[in-house]
Amino acid sequence: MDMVQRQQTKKARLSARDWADAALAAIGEGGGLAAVAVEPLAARLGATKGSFYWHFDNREALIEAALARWVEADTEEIITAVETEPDPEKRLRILFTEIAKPDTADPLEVSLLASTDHPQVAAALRQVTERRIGYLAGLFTELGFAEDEARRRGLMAYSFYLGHTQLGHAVPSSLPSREEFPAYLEATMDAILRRE
Amino acid sequence: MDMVQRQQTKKARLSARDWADAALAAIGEGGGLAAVAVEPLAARLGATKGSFYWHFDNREALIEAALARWVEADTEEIITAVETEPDPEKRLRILFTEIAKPDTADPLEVSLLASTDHPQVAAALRQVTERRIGYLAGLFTELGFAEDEARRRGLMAYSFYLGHTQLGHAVPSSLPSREEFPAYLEATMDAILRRE
DNA sequence: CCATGTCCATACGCTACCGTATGGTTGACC
DNA sequence: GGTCAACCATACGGTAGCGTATGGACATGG
Repeated sequence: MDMVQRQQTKKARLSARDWADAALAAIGEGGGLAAVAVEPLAARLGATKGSFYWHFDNREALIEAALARWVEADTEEIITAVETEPDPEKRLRILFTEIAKPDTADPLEVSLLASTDHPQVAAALRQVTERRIGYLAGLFTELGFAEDEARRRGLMAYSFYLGHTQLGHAVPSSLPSREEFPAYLEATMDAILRRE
Repeated sequence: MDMVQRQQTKKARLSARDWADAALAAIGEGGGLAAVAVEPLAARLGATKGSFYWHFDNREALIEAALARWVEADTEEIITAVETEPDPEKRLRILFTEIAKPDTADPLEVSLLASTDHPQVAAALRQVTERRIGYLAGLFTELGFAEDEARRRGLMAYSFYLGHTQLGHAVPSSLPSREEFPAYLEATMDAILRRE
């Protein structure tokens, strides 16, 4: 009986990636960067610090690894997924509906945005943010906007998205209900896409 | 000589408000809610825990007091200030230019937005957010928009503002330069104020 | 001038976490 | 089936912060 449980909780040896993923998960579940604490993570993984300090030099190294993983996975994934759609306006629409719809706010990102004092976090955010805004700006140029106007619109769109997720995370009651949501989204898209 | 220094660092007895203000300052300077730590704050105030635990029951009570102070001061101040202007569109313009202009991001607010896991913080944010969005929606009704359209626009405007401050705090390099800024602001206002 | 309430410093124990030291398992390969 | 390296547990010392206990300092009114 003990063996059965043991088998379920099958503790395979851990990889550095396992630790990084656990760290990201912990950040997302609240507590922010402070949640990246070796001993709690070890407990969560059913291991001890002994394992951790074999894979990493210290806590800082774990943070760095986790952030690298986040930068890699999070943004590019979405972009390549949306790239299947040829029409740029539809791509924008997909992005907005998929990303801004209710209960989609990613707490991980919100937490990271608040940890700017940490240099590694700041660097990661710079990367991701520039990439996303750049991509959005690209969409608007595809839509026929001039260079700088496209950049403005991309920035507007991204700012709106950021604020939206913040609201969804902090004060979800302030956002439109599920029924009102399509109209809200439509109005927003119109505002951002309008030409003169 | 010792007495002279003593006089400069004039340590008047501390009030509960002093502690609350120090707490808010600490949050704003980075570290977020975690920066509300009794012993560091004591050091900063040139006092010891002895003082603190006379004025407050515990750390939680300090957080509550600080948040109450923030809710009170931060939002109403701006609103009443802007209320001197009669024209609602100009009021909106003032709000945006004053609040969204470069290097104005309030780190305090950003930090609080990231500490939603703390119930007191969540409550404070609810209050402030609802108040602000409500005020913005009121502006749009004054501008002649229908009830729900006004709410939508208020929400759009506030989301944009939130995202903008986030960017200003986390990746300031992504925002328009000081020269480009007026054009950017104009474009944004146009987008939000546009009628059909 | 001394007594009382207000305000604060010092010293203490407690917990959570970091990082190190050291020895024990486990599996692959000879 | 023994050996070596990869992997991990346990035990330790160190630090930062919370909260408590206790004894002043200091002013004010009696």
